[in-house]
Amino acid sequence: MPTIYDIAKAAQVSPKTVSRVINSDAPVRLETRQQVEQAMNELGYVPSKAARSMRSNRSGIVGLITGAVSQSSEISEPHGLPDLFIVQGIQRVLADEEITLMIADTGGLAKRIPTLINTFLQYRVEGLIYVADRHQRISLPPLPQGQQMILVNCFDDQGTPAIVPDDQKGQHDLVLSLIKEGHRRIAYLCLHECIATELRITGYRKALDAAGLPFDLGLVQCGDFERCEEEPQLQWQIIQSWLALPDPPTVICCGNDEMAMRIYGVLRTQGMAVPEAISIAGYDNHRSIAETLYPALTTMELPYESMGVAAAQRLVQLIRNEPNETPPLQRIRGDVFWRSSVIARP
Amino acid sequence: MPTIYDIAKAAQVSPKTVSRVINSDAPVRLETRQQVEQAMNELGYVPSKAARSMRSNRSGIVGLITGAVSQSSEISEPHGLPDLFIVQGIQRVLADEEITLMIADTGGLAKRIPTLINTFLQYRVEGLIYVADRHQRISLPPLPQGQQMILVNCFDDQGTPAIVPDDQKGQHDLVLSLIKEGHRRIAYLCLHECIATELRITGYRKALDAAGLPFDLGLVQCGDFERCEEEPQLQWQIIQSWLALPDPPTVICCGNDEMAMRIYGVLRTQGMAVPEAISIAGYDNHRSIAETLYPALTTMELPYESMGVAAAQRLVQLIRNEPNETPPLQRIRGDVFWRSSVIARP
DNA sequence: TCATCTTATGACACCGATGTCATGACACCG
DNA sequence: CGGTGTCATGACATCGGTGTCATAAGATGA
Repeated sequence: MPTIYDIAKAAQVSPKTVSRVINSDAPVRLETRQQVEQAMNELGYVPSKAARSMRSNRSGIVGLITGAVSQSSEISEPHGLPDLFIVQGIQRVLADEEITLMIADTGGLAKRIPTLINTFLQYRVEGLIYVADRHQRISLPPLPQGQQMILVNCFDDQGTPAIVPDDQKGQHDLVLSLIKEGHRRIAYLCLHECIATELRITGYRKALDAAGLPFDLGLVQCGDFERCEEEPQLQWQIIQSWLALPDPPTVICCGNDEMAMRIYGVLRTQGMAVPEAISIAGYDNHRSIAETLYPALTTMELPYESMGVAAAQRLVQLIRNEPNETPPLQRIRGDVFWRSSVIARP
Repeated sequence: MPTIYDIAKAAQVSPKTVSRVINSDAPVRLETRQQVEQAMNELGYVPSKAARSMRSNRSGIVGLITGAVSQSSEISEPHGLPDLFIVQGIQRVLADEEITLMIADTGGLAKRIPTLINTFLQYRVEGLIYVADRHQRISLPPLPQGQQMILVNCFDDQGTPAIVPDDQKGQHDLVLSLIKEGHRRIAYLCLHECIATELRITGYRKALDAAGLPFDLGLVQCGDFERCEEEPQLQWQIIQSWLALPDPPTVICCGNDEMAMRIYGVLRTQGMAVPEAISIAGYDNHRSIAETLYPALTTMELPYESMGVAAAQRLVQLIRNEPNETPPLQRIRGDVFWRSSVIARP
């Protein structure tokens, strides 16, 4: 692989002049420039980032730590929307900024994180992004002085800048949409206990309050049985108990789109049609499920891509030392995606 | 960030001795080593990959080009199994080899590939991996002399080492399993015309041949209507025509698990139970669908993770200049995943 | 006409590691 | 006891670029 010295010799100029042509950071005579460019083309010159970043002290690399890549392989946890979509958003912003993204994977093992961070530090990354697989509180080992970091889909106690989904507003908006379509009795088959669930139940409740509807504790049940064999039966028992009420729900909100998909199956087995017999709403807008299900699923978007974009923008600001008014914890809102699994009620 | 010179000064040794401690490539007196290690800990030393790789001419980086990360964002093509699983397998192997993986994304635009390759060359990657989103023939721009590359899920005319799924064997094995369970009339609702479809139909046919069953052209239909609105109706027409046959199929093989999921919906709408009324099989073993569907889906694995592993191992061999007997095109086999969407026939 | 400024270029050191070679201190052996 | 080999360490050059400063040629102005 040729170096600027080779180019310099071929173009009969000094290495420094070649450098100037590459970076256009000082005037170069047109004729000289052309000679250099010709030499570069002929020899197939590719600058060495290693040499460059060593001298200029700027690597142009941002490191990203996630479990996304290996998430659903061996550990068969209930997998919601793949956090890969977050990476998408990040990637898009950083590509525009000419920053290279290095992705490391925990493989689901938190203890690997320090090693991964160390690898990134060896490359002198200009910033770090930690992406969690679900909205949670975390605690990461301390970083060297001056090392920038952004948390995505999680937050810590140290006030590290963090981007999280606005779960409360999300469920709130979804329920409000259902109410607008005439639903008055809205059941909620939520996920297991976690931060998202807590926030979403609050949102659910506030939406009912705002519409002057009573909050019926019985209509909120955990429908997440970790995919055990009896899950369909257990879920059906809950739904059956709701249907037996004097004033049964007309729509069921599910904790995520995957759960909604399974509920479709349960209802079908029992001969109930969606949405004619009962409407179903999901959460996540996991498109490969929501759009593929038949009928297509009405759901609340978990704005992973927007979160990624926000995180990358924020990090770029930090790297550039731009002033920044945003509070440490930034909540990102999603939209309701209205599809055919919910029908309007008179 | 401290350098070996800082460490050397603190430990009162020469920089070269510090280097020896770091790399343990020459004997160092225990006492000296401890002094150096103490200095490194106190100052928080992290070696610079840039400097190291410049001197040693080995970057320790492999570049991967894919559309995986952004694939399903704007371009809403029929999305099968996410090629991310390939990346998983690659990542796992490379992590063990202490090689850092750099991932670049085409965002679905092939014309970005040369730019991405150039970025990788700037980092002096030791190898390149190109991952396609579906089994296809491709043609990439030429690389500099001596630059190693592996193709995954695709192949070219230049004999570049390539790893592809064994689609023919896959469909063959799936159909053979169905036959073993007593099915004699096996319908195949395949994907649109492509390399995978062609190979799979061959496999389907050979399995029938091997079992001495007749090949009925009418039982093979394209069921992929690109998610247009009329898709369910069109699919139902095909199924209906099969059911009207004097000897109707007892099982339908679908082109992929997503199609199977939609067929579940179509059948449900028509009041047909899976698997009691008719059995369904998928392809891909897209676990977040196959395991979540109710009843869980019998399907043929598209061995993306194994392909990733094979690709990475092959590349490591090439990088290490190890002798290699494998033919350029390597076909990877998957397993049948037997779940409850297919019942045995007497 | 000479001082001053701008343009275009080169010489040289330096970023942070490692490869090569030299050297001093011992141990071992005949 | 001197020659040889091993151990432990340091001096110095080098990888491929860029930052700093110097300098020659030509333009500008008083």
